[in-house]
Amino acid sequence: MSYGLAELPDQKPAEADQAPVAFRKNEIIFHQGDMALYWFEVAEGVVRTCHFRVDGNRQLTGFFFPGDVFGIEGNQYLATAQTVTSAKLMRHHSLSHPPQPDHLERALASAQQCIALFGHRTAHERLAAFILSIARKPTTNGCVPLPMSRADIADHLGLTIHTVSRTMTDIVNRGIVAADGLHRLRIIDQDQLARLAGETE
Amino acid sequence: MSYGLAELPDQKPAEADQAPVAFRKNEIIFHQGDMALYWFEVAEGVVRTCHFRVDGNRQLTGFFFPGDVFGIEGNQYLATAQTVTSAKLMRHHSLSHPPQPDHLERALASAQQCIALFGHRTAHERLAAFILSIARKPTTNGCVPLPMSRADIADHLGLTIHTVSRTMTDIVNRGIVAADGLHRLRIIDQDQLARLAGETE
DNA sequence: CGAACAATTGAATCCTTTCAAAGGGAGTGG
DNA sequence: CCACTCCCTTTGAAAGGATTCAATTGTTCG
Repeated sequence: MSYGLAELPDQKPAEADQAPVAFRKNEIIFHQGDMALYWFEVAEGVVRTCHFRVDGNRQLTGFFFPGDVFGIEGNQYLATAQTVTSAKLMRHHSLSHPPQPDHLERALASAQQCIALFGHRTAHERLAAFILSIARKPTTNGCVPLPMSRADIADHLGLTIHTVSRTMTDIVNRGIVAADGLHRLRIIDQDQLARLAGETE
Repeated sequence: MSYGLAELPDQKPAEADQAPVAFRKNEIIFHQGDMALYWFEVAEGVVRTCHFRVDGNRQLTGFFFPGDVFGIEGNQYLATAQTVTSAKLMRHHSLSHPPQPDHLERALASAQQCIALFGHRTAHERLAAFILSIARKPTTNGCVPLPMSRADIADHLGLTIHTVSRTMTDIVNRGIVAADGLHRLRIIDQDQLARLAGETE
């Protein structure tokens, strides 16, 4: 089934490939099933891709931060893309401005990271790995932004919001990270976090 | 760390890209960390890719059947590739014979399928989805080949061999599939299997 | 300020893992 | 060809962890 391409605000075909396109928070960029006419590069803000399953559950197949690339897909989009925050995106025609090897590698890295998350078994491992993966984004300096909801994190890690909440509380209580409101963390003990994520020994 | 490219039997540089290369069972095709000089296409047999983690656990990031493509990676291989059965592989130079869009789509489909598996939460859902994914390979007619070990399946689905074994026994006892030895299944109730996998209703 | 939604927390249940042991197949050597 | 061994698989029982159900607290936004 196909939904037709989502509306793109400030549509200016002539310079669409040069100027970033602005999106509001929680706005849909494209729908699962749409023809993959464009691929995107995040200039500002955060984007998520959701795959909706027939049983009603959704799976978040990725979060995309500034510099990340998404929407590079063969024929039609396999997931719906939405903004997590207000965002500015570079939009490129798939045919007239196909992604360069550099972009493909970035897209590949995102997919590999998603797969790698599931190499982690327990809630602690997955959440720790998730936090570290965001902390390593080039834009992040000191603080770890978590603009997405707990439900988003849960659907990304294959857990429930309850488990995410409990696990988050636990690693805060253990002094591994510090919560700066709901949507920002500071990493206190990097080594311990890496150990939780199963990265060291 | 890099291991150097695995030995390639019957190496004939001149026609290497035309003739399939033969591998024995459980032979290593390339190592995680090697320079990604070649990409491969399965002509006969089955291949698995394993990502080894620092904690000693391994994650099987894919099984590749005839017609499937693997080893298309940016700079160096992110996982080790091994044969599950004896196999014949078409080996292509990454630079002189880069993959065509058709191949990229097949590789992408494999990655997406791996990610999709983890949208399934329970052992029953994952195993059912896994069996269905193999049953839908073009080569499969009626019977579902499971040439890989239970450990391979477990490491692919993020379960233990015990859970895989128990779950397999259960869906056999419930008459959803029939076991024809350890490494072959027949699907008895396709609808029920799809329901288990969360594909319908 | 109030309402609606999001997040946290508690208690009980269910499922998977872990620990332990037995059963079965494939391959080797006698 | 059979017996033996090794390894993979299956199965049992107990423990641990995540989910579910339920309720409270906290946050955001009109």
